[in-house]
Amino acid sequence: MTKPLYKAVKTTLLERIRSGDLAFGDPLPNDADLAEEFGCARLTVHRAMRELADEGYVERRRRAGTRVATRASRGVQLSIARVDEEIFARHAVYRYERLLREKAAPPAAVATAFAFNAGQKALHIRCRHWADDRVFQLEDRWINIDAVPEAAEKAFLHYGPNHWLLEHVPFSEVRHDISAVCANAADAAVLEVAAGHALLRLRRMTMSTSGCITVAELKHPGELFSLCSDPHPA
Amino acid sequence: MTKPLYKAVKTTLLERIRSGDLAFGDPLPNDADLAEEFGCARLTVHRAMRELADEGYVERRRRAGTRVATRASRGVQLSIARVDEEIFARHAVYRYERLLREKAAPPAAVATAFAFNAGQKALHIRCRHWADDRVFQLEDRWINIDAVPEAAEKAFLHYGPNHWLLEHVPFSEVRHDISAVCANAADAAVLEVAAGHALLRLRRMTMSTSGCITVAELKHPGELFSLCSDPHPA
DNA sequence: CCCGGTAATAAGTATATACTTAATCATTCC
DNA sequence: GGAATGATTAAGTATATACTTATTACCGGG
Repeated sequence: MTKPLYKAVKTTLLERIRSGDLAFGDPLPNDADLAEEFGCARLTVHRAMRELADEGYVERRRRAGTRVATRASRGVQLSIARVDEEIFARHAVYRYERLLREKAAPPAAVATAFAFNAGQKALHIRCRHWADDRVFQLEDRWINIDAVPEAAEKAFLHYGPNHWLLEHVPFSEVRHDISAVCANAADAAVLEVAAGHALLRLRRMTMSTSGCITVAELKHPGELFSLCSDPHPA
Repeated sequence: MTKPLYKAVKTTLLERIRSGDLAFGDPLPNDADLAEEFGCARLTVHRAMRELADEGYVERRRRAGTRVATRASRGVQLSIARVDEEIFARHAVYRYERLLREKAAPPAAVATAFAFNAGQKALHIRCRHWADDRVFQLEDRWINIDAVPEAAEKAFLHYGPNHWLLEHVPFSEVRHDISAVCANAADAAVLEVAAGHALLRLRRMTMSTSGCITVAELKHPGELFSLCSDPHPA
């Protein structure tokens, strides 16, 4: 159960950075010297340093050495979990409810994403995700049944399309777009809030090598939503 | 300029996953066999596999081998860049404008985060970030001048506190909280939108080893905001 | 004085080797 | 039959060694 050596090296270096002992832009000793200091092989230090660099704490350049990254360069990472997991994490009871399932011609924006011809149909699902007795998320999804023909048979009555898609369809890239909108009358009714209430809207587009697979619009009542952090797995 | 071997291994494995050739949950050959297949050392394969595991594409367990991760387990990562960089990335002109600077007792929520006594004062900054001729972000920030005494002297007239803090204060953790709210009269005026307009609100709390350093509330007009992705740096 | 070649340097990659640790499978014994 | 035990396997870690490559610093010639 002893901690790996490279991790120990990593955390002591990280502590020197976090404590301000090493300020932004300061150079660190080179790999070889650190290896001597810690009494280990250069590769061991190298691995610690590489991970620190991957995580954005330091910047490395050949010949120039390693220096503490100016914080500007590191973007804060936040992760979006799956809906039901997110709700579970809040110690709330998750419930899924399908509102609509149809095969229809998608709106222009979606049709374009799918590279559809006029009138070509896709699978359209609308559903609600509940956390305890409140609506947590309203999902409006279009699935490209040309790209994923198996989806056409699914009812998505007892579990969400997200769930199934994640486990059955390989994908390569996801694009997100976050914005805030006011609830129109229809949304307000379904989400059980007043019209005009601020909603957090997440648009998600999932691609595979063969093109766009699915497009989803997820709306949350403004109040409740994700708190995230920038953890360092020490 | 030739691609490192371990990266080549990594991408060909990734292609097998993405193409659906290897489905979710499928086992991959063990390190030794793959090493033979690719005609390289086990460590080289090991590194490729470790990175794939770090990035969430596969799951590894001792003795049990490596299998393709069920997508459920990987959270989508999105990164929040610095305001001015974000604006720059949009090819817009960035402008900073300070609206207020005072030393005052912070509201209860902030005072609690700072572990302040009643009446203890903090530095309060309100400012706007412009993208071309539109207000991109309204920032309302409290800085714990007990934790960061140097900040007390700064005017933050020509550049934002974010900028300075990032470069001068070591920190260990950032907590975020995203929500949507309707613009009240004051916000609407400053952001140059109609009252009731949906705003994207980001609350950010920055901690160091010695406690909470700063708390910021960042508001965006609903329309414009970050598009993010889940890239794989092949 | 600047320009460009070159040497020195530090990070990066690759390999062989050896040992550790966790997990699973199969066997044995009660 | 079922639990304890031990063997086996595959990932994980650590080290020495060697070679590659990008970049800087220096130095000499035009």
